[in-house]
Amino acid sequence: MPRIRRSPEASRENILIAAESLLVEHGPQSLRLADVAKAAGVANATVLHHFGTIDGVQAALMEKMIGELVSGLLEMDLPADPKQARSVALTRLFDAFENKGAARLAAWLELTDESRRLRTVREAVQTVIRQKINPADLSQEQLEDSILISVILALGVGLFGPTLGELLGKPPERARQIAVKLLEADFSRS
Amino acid sequence: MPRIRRSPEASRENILIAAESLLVEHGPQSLRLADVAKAAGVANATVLHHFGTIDGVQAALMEKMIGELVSGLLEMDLPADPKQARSVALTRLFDAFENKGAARLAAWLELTDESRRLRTVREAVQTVIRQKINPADLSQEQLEDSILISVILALGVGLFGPTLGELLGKPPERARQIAVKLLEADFSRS
DNA sequence: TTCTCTATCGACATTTTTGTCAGTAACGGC
DNA sequence: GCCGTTACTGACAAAAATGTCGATAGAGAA
Repeated sequence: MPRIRRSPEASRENILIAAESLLVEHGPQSLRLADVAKAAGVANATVLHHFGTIDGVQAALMEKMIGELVSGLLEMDLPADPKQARSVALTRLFDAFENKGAARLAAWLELTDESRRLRTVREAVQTVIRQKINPADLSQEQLEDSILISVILALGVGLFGPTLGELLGKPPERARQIAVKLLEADFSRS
Repeated sequence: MPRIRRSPEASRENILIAAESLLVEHGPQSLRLADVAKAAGVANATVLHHFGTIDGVQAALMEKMIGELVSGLLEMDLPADPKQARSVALTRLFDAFENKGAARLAAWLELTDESRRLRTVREAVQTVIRQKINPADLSQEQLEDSILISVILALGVGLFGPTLGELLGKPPERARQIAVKLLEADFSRS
């Protein structure tokens, strides 16, 4: 069969995409060299050629997923009307964490002592809340508390929402709806 | 050196305790046969004698941790005064998830497609909320929503609270305090 | 076309991890 | 004390996972 030859960038991307779907579908334990290579449709040696070691693949995958999550947060476009913007922004915030990958990524980082990498995510949320939700009626302390609880809730919903919802016989998006309502109430109290 | 001979139950317990601390301190990846055996102070073969395979150890550990989490939830004793009980119960709920192990366990289950095991945890929380917090003023639907969001928030705080709090320069218990306040407001709204 | 560069690969070597087994030793029962 | 049971172990075997290396084959440049 003819050999596919990609640019280094395209090849790395191809491998990382395969690795990501493995991570999301089967968990971090599934990020084994042979599995990643097979999923990417290349030889083991090809993976190592681009990333050095299997740990290099994992580190690069963390970088990539965090980067995409952060830019997704920062680039969300919102209605001009400030009143609508707050509600829409909160929904979008949860949407960003709702794709199975993002919250699983965060859990993976936490379980592997890589949680310091969450800093950039937290900063992105901070930016979104400051600029888009713009709660001028909150004190600095209240604002920080709201940011903290927003991230935690978003991550919790993304990671556990579908599962726990199902255990209670609820549709998978139910948890997000409740969480958004809860935060809206929190941001409005003053 | 003299060989230590325990009852099968004591020996299993000894090994599982060692495995649990490995899980909590270094993540699921650290649950390797040699590491578990070393931490427990026994030979590899001894671990296998009691659990068959290393997967058997992991499964038994899940059982044990879930069991302890559930019984901890069910056995919490609360003040008789119903008004105090609600607030205290919510605090205790978060305490139960705050020891690093419980929330990490849940994340581990989620990442390894073992999340159906969370059913018993969810049921325990359900019981606590029904019996101890007893929100007679809420409809069935509202009650279920509150249970759902309580578990998610508790898990999120247990897993991400300390890390994210630190990233914001807050003390590690801050996230729990905010979360409790948020839920109290939710349970009180009517 | 011919050349150079290097992404790709199969085969192999190394390391890590898991599992097997026969023998040893602690404990309870007699 | 003797004996049977079995928890325990070290040494070894097997399997799985990672990593190395020389050869090959696409793709663009000259």
